[in-house]
Amino acid sequence: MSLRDYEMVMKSVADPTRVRILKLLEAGEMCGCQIVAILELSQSTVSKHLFLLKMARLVKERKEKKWVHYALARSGGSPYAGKMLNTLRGWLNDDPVVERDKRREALARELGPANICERGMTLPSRRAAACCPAPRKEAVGSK
Amino acid sequence: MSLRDYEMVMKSVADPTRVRILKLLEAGEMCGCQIVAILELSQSTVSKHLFLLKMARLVKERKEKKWVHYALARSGGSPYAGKMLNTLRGWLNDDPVVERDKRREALARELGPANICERGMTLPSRRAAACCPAPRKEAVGSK
DNA sequence: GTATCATATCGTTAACTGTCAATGTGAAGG
DNA sequence: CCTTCACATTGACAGTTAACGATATGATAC
Repeated sequence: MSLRDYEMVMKSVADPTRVRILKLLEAGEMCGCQIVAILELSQSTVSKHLFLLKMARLVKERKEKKWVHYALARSGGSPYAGKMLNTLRGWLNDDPVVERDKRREALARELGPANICERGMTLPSRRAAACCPAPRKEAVGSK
Repeated sequence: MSLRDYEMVMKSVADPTRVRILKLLEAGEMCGCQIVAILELSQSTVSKHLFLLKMARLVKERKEKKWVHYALARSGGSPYAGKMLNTLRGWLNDDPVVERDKRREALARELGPANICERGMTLPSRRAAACCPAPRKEAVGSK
């Protein structure tokens, strides 16, 4: 809880990619492969960011089966981390990038880690999901 | 109030030198030469940091005579800036560097801009001030 | 006007940071 | 035991950033 802690936390939340990750985790824990799929960054890049977030005690990890699940360090982190996590909840929710991530996140949560890893840490290109059934161009009244 | 604003504010407060400046300004406005004298950084370096702080709307400036006085943008700044300024007030107050700066700040405020500029933007080396009168090595009982 | 002086800007250098591809690691599953 | 697979680590490269000295700017004071 010195200037060192302070700096780690603030540098963490000052980086756009790390904020995107934090905003994803606001909806609950998530495994590494899901984050890679949503952000569309290389696995090594995401891994490094997660490492820095752990160092700053903004996120914590939980290993289960062959996945590592990351979650916000809602408590038990440094005072700086806790305060910033709370503050962030109210910020950037209408940012275009964050909104897009949230949309992809919904998809990723439906699929679950297993399916996403099978696909090589990617999400289905688009439309999919259960909300928009059969958006096809074919005859509409044919039922 | 987009991610651009957010990033400017957060990157500003994540930098140690800029935090030191913000902590100085918590006690009230201060001119550029005083900040240079306290931080013991080059004038150009301090000027650049002040520029970035202005861009992030964390500080505002007021010109008077031949000096520019900088102050926290307590209100009217971005929501991010306002929130972080408030939060910072409670943080880092026991940090060694910040404490040292505060001590030098007291000295700088006593002297005022004019005296500091005459000295080439430096503070008297030490002891000075009114708290420790005549710390000389000469005969003590000579009066 | 001209000089002076506080601050701003420029140009350079060194250090840091984010990204990726490639490779390492360690545990689960065969 | 040997694979496989999710994640971690390494090394290289590009872009960014903080620091400085030198110089420009622009307002005040003569």
